[in-house]
Amino acid sequence: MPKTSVDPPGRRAPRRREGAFGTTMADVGREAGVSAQTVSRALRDPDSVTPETLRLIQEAVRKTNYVQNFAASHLASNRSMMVAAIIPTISASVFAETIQGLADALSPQGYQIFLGGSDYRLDREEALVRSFLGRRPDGFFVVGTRHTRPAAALLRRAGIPVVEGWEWSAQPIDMLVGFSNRAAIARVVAHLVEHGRRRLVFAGVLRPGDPRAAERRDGFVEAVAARFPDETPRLAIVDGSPLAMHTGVEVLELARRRFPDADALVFSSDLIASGALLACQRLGIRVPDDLAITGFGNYEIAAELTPALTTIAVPTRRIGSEAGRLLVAAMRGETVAQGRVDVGFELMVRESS
Amino acid sequence: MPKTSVDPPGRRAPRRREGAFGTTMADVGREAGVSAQTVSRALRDPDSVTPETLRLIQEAVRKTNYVQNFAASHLASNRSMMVAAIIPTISASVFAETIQGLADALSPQGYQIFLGGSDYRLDREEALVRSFLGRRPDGFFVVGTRHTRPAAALLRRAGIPVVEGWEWSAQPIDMLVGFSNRAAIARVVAHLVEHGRRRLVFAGVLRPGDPRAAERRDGFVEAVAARFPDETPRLAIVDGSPLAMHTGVEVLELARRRFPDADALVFSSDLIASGALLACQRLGIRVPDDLAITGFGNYEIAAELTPALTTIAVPTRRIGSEAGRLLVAAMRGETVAQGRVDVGFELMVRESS
DNA sequence: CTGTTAGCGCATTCAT
DNA sequence: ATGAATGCGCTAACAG
Repeated sequence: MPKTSVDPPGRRAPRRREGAFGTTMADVGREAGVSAQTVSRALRDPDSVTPETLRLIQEAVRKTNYVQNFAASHLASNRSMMVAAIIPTISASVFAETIQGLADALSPQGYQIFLGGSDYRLDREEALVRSFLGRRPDGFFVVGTRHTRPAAALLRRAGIPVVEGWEWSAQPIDMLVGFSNRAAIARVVAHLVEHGRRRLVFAGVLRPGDPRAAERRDGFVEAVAARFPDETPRLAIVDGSPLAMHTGVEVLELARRRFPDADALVFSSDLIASGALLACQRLGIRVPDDLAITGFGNYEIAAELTPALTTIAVPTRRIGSEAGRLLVAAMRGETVAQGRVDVGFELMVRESS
Repeated sequence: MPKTSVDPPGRRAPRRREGAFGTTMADVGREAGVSAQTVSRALRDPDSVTPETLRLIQEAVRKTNYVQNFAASHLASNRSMMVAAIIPTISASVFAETIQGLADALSPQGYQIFLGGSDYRLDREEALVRSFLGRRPDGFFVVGTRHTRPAAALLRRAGIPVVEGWEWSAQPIDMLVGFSNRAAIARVVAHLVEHGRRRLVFAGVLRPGDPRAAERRDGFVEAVAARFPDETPRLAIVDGSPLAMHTGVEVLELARRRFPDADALVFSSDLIASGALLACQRLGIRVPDDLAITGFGNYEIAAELTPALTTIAVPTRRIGSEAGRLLVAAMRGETVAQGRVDVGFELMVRESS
C-alpha cells in the first residue's frame, strides 16, 4: 500500500460509508464538474443555477444513483422538514382521517410526518413527545388538550409551532383546531327533547385517557339538567371495556337494566351505538319507536344501518388539514393571525331518532 | 464587547442554535464536570460509566432540559433508528393493525416508524420510497410485492433489510411476511360448494393498485373452474367506486342483475360484504336462505351483523409483528434463517353462508 | 452564478 | 473509566 504522505498524529482511516448510498453531493459534483455547494443549491432551488449546470447535475444524480441525506441536511440547516403527530390510536378511523388531512396539507410543502399512537395514555404520550422531540421536528400536532405537566412543558419549550386538536380549550399550548364536544352533545339532547323524548340516558365507554368522551358526558349532564332541573341525569357508563362495537351490547344492557323506562340512548360513539343498534334487532327492541338511539362521529356504518343512525358529524379530515395549514404558516415564520379554529360539527338527523 | 483574540480571516459568528433545545452534550458535560463523550456513553450505555458519574450526568440532563439530537447521532453513527413503512392507506383498519404490530415489535428496541400511505398508487409508492430513503431508515416495510421498477431497484440497492407484506410472492425483494390471497378465496369456494352452493359469484371492487383484490378474483376463477369446468366463472366487479360499505350495495345490485340465479356471493372485502348484507335486509333478500354471502378480512362488524358474516380472518397484526421481528434481527446484523413467513388465514364460518 | 470555508451535534477511534 | 481528536454529509455565510 503506497503511502505518499506522512499522516499527522491522530490521523485515521476515513469513516466513509460503505453502503449503497455512499454517494455524496461531492461525488455528484465531481461527476458534473461543479462543487458540492452548487449541487446543494441546484437540488433545493433549480432556478438558482444555470440551466446547463442544472442539466449536468441532474444527469450526474441519475448516473450515480444519488439520494440526498436529509439527516445531514437537517443538521446543517437546523430544519428537519418533519412534523410530529400524536393520536390516541392509529387504528381509529376518525384519527386516521385527521392524519390524512394533515398529510394532505403538509406533503405538498415537502414535510414528512412522524406518527405515534399514545393508546389513550398520557404517560405514553409524554414518552412519545420526549422521543419525538429528539428528532427535532419543525412542528407538532397532538390530539387532545390534556397532557402531563412535563409533556406540556416540553412542547412549550420546544420553540416550534404546536397545534392541539379535537377538543376546545381556553388555554392551548400554542394553536388549536377543534370543536366543543359539550356543545355537540347538547345539540343531540336538544334534538331528542324537541322530538318528544323525555327520559334520556347517556350511554358510553369512558377511559381515563379520553377526555373527549368525558366532555360528552359532561355536556349531557349540563344539557339535561337545564331542561329537567328536578331529575338526576341518567348515566350508563362502562369503563373497563374496549371502545368497540360489541361493547355497545354491554352498554345497551346496562342502560336497559338500570333505566327500564328510558326512551332515548345518547351514545358517546358511533362504534358502540352501532353495536347496540344491531343488537336491538336481535332483541326485538324497535328503534326508534321503543327507543331512540344516537351516536357520535358519523362513521361510515352510521348511514348504512337500518334504521340509519342519527349522529354528530365531525369534520375529522378538516381538523388535520387546518392544523397543517397553521403549522406550515408558522413554520415559515409567518405570524398566524387566528391560531384557534373551531371547525364545528353537524347533527345528522336520521331514522334512529 | 471585549475582543481578546484576533480572529483569523474567514472567521464568522458561530451558527449555534438559538432555540429551546440549544443545549448540547457539551453543555451537559460542562454542567456535570465531565466531557461530552462521557455524556454520550452514559446515555447510550449507563453501565459504562461510574454510578457517581452517571448520577451527575442525569442531574445535569434534568437541570439543562437536555433532549438528545438524533439527527446528529444518526449522522455520526450511520444508524437512524428509524424504520420506514408504506401502506396503501392509513385509514384502512387492517393496515392500521399491521402498523400497530410493527410498532409493538420495534418500539421496545428503540426504533421509530416513518409512515406513509400510497393511496393504492404505485407511482405514489415510488415517490414515498424515494423520499423515505433520504431519511436513511435502518429498515423498510412495505405492503405488497408489486412495485414500479425504479422503486424496487431503489429498495434493492438501499442496502437495508426490506420486508414486503400481505401477499405471497416467489421473488421478494428481500424478506416476506404474508399469505396467499388465492388460497384463501379457494378455501371460501370450497366451503360454499361443500354446503350445496352451485352458482357462485365473485363480487368485488378492483383497483389498479390493489393486486391483493386481483389475486382474490384469480383465486376464485381458478377454484370455480376446477369444480365446474363447463361453466364460465361469474364475476360482478366494479372498478370506479371506492372501497366502502355503500359500494357493497352497488356490487350487490350488479351481481343480482347479471346473475339472477346466483346462490352465493363471494365478496372481496368485509367492507362491501357488510354494506351488501345490510342492504339485503332492506331489499327483503333472505341471507343465507336465498343467498349466501361471504366477506374477506374479518372486520369488527362481521361478527356483529345479523346474520353474522362468514369471512376470512387474516392475522393482520401478526403480519406487522413478524415483519418487525425479522427487521430487528436483520438490522442487528444477524443472519435471518427463514426470511419468508406465511402467516396463513382462517375461515370463519358464520350464519351468512 | 459559483466556489471556499467552517461548523451543525454527535459517535467513533485511539490514547491514557 | 474517561478524554481528545476527527469526521459523518450537508448548508450558511461570505468572497469572488
